[in-house]
Amino acid sequence: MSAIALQMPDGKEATFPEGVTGAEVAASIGQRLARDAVAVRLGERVLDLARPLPEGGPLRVLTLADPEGLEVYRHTATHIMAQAVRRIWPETRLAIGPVIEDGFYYDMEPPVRLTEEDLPRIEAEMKKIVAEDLPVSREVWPRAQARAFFAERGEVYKVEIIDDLPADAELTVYRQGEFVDLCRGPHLPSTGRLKAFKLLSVAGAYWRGDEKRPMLQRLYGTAFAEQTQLDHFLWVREEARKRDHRKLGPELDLFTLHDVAPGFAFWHDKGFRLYRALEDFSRELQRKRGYQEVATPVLFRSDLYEESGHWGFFRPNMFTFQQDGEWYGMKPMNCPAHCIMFREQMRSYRDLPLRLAEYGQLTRYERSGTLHGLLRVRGMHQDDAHCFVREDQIGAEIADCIGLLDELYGTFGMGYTINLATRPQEYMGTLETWGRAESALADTLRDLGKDFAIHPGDGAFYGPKLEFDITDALGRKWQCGTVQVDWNLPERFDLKYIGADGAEHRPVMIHRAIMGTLERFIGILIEHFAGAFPTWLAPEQARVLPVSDKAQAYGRQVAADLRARGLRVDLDKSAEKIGKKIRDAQMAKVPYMLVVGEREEQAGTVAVRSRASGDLGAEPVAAFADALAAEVAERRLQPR
RNA sequence: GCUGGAGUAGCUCAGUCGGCAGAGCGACGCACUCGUAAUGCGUAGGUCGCGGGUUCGAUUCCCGCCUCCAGCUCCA
Repeated sequence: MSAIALQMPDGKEATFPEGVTGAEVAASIGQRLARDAVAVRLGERVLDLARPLPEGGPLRVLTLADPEGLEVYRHTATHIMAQAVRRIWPETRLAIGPVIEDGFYYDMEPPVRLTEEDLPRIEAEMKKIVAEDLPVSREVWPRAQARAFFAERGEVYKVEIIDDLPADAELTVYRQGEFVDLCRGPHLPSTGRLKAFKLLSVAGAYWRGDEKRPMLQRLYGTAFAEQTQLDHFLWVREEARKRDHRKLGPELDLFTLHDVAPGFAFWHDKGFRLYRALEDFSRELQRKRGYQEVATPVLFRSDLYEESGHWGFFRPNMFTFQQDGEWYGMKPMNCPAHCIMFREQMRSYRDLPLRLAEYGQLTRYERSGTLHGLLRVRGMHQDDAHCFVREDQIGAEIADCIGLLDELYGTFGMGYTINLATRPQEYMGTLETWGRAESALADTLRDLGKDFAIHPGDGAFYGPKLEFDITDALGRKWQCGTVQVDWNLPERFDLKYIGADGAEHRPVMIHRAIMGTLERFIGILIEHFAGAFPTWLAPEQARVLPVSDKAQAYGRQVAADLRARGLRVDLDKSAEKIGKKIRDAQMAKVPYMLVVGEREEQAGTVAVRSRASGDLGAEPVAAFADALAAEVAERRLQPR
C-alpha cells in the first residue's frame, strides 16, 4: 500500500496511508483539533473532512478561526436555510447560495412571497435541522444523472448551472437528510456543528443579476462560531442604523436633501462650516506639498469631451443638453480642464511636477436607484488634483500622494487597505501604456512596502487606479482615495514639455483624490463619529449658555471674544432654564458648553462642561480660548 | 434603469370603509430670571408628492409621473 506525504504548518512532514481522510489526520494531531476541525486545506484546495486525501502536499486543518473555515461553516448554514425553506414550502426552487463578506444568502423561488415575518419560522426550522445533527455527505455524479435529477424536480436554475459548467468539470452534490443540493462544497461534516446563526433580511434579486430574467427572493443570513461574535455583529448593524447620516445630518442641522434636486445636497450653515474645515485642511496639506489651486468652468462644449474621450466613454454618466444647436455637458471630472490649462503655455522639465488642485462642482448622472444620501450623489465636490510629471518622476509622485493620504487619514484615526484596479473592458489607449501604468503603481507600492490586492477590470477608462478603502469606527470599509496613472489624456491633448535635451516630451498625468468626494466623505465622517465630531471639525466648537437673561450680555461678550480668536462659538439666546440649554447642547454634540452666570461674570471666567466628560470647573476666558485653540490646531480627536 | 414598499405639519406618526384633516416633538410668543441632560401657558403651521380620470363631492378609488426606502445593477 502506498503512502502520501503531508507537510504540516509547523514544517514537519508526516506520512499517512493512501485513502486517509482530513478528519483522520486531524485526529492524529490532537483531540481538540479533531473536534474543532471543519475542513482541511491541501495545497490551494479546501476539502471536506470525510474526503480521502487525493494526494500529498502542504496540509492545514481548518477551524472556525481560519477565514476559509468560517466560509465552509457559513456555506453549510446556507444549505440548512435552504433545507428549512424547502421543508416549509416543498415546491421551492433553488438558484445559488454563496458565502459573502458578513454571512451568506440563498437566491430561491418559493411559491409564496416571503417577508421578514417569515424569518423566525425559517430559523425555527433551521434549529430543528441543527438538532437532528444530519450527516452531510459528498457525492460525485455523472453530468447526465445530475441533470436528469434536477430537471425532474423542476429545478430549472440548477439545470442551467449544470449546462453552463465546463465539460470536464466534476459535478458534486451534497446530501443532508432528505435535502440534496448541487454544490461544489466543501461542507461541515454534519448539521449539528452550526451554532450561532441568524437570518437578517429578504430582498429581491434577479437571476444572474439580469433584470430581464426572473426576480428571485434572496434570503440573507449570517453565522458565527460563537454567540458573542454574532451579538457583536448585530450590535454593529444596529449602531450603523442609529448613525445613519441621512438621519443625523438633518437632525444636527448640517444639510438637507429635497426632492426638487435629487442627488444634490443643501448645505446648512452648520454643515458648511464642517465642509469648509475639511476643505481648508486639504488646502493646508496640499500647499505644503507644492500644489496650485485652480477653478475651471462647470460647463463645456462637447468639443472638449470629444478631445478627452469622455463623449465616447463617459457620456451615459453625464448631464448633457443642446443650446443654440450646440451640445454642452456639465463637467463630471476636472481632468480635461486641467489638460487645457497645462497646454496654455510652453512647459519646461523644470516646471514638473506641475500639480493642479480643484474643489469645484462636478456633476454626474447617476441612475435614480443608485442615489443614497450623501454617499452617492449627482452633485459633488472632490479634493481633486492632477499632477503632470516626467516619466522618471512617477514613482516619487505616487509616493508623495500616499504620504499625503497617510497624513490625512491618520488625522481621523482611520486605517486603510489598497486595491490596484486594472484595465477595464472598455478602455482608451494601447496595451503597452496600460502595462506601464499598471506596473508603475504596483512597483511603487512594493517599494513603499504597502500590501495591496488586485481588482481586475476595475480601472478608469483612461488608466489603472489605486483605490484606498478606509475603515470606519464600526469596521466598515469605504472607498475614498484614488491615485491613477494616465498616459492617455496627455496623448489625446497632445501635452508637451521641453526636456533638458531641448526636445519635446510627453508628460504623464497622475489623477488623485484623497477624501474623494467631499459630500461622501462627510457622510462617512458623520457615521464614523456618530455626529460627535472632533473639535477641529465640529460646526460649533463651543456654545455659551447663560444661566439666565441677566447673564446674556456677559455671554454675548464671551462668545464675541472667542469668535475673535477664530473659534466657532455660538450663544444660546433661548429663554430656557440652564438644564434645558445643557441638554440641547449635549444633543447637538457640541464639544464644549460654557455656562456663565453672575459668578463667572464677576471673575471673568467660564464654567466649562465637556461633551465627553462633564463639568470641568471654571476657567478664565483667555485660558479656555488658548486650550481650545491648541486643541483645534493639533486636530485632537477627542475633547477634554 | 429593474423588482417590491412608501409619500399626511419642519420631524416621528395617527386618521378618513369617499363628506370642510389630528397628536407628540420642534418653531414662535408670553410669564418665570433660574447653576450642569426637558419650567409653565399660549400661538402659528398642511393645495394629505404631482398630473389626469371616476363621482354631486377625492387626501381616500383608478391610471400615469416624480421622489424616497430595501435590494438588483453600477460606482467616488
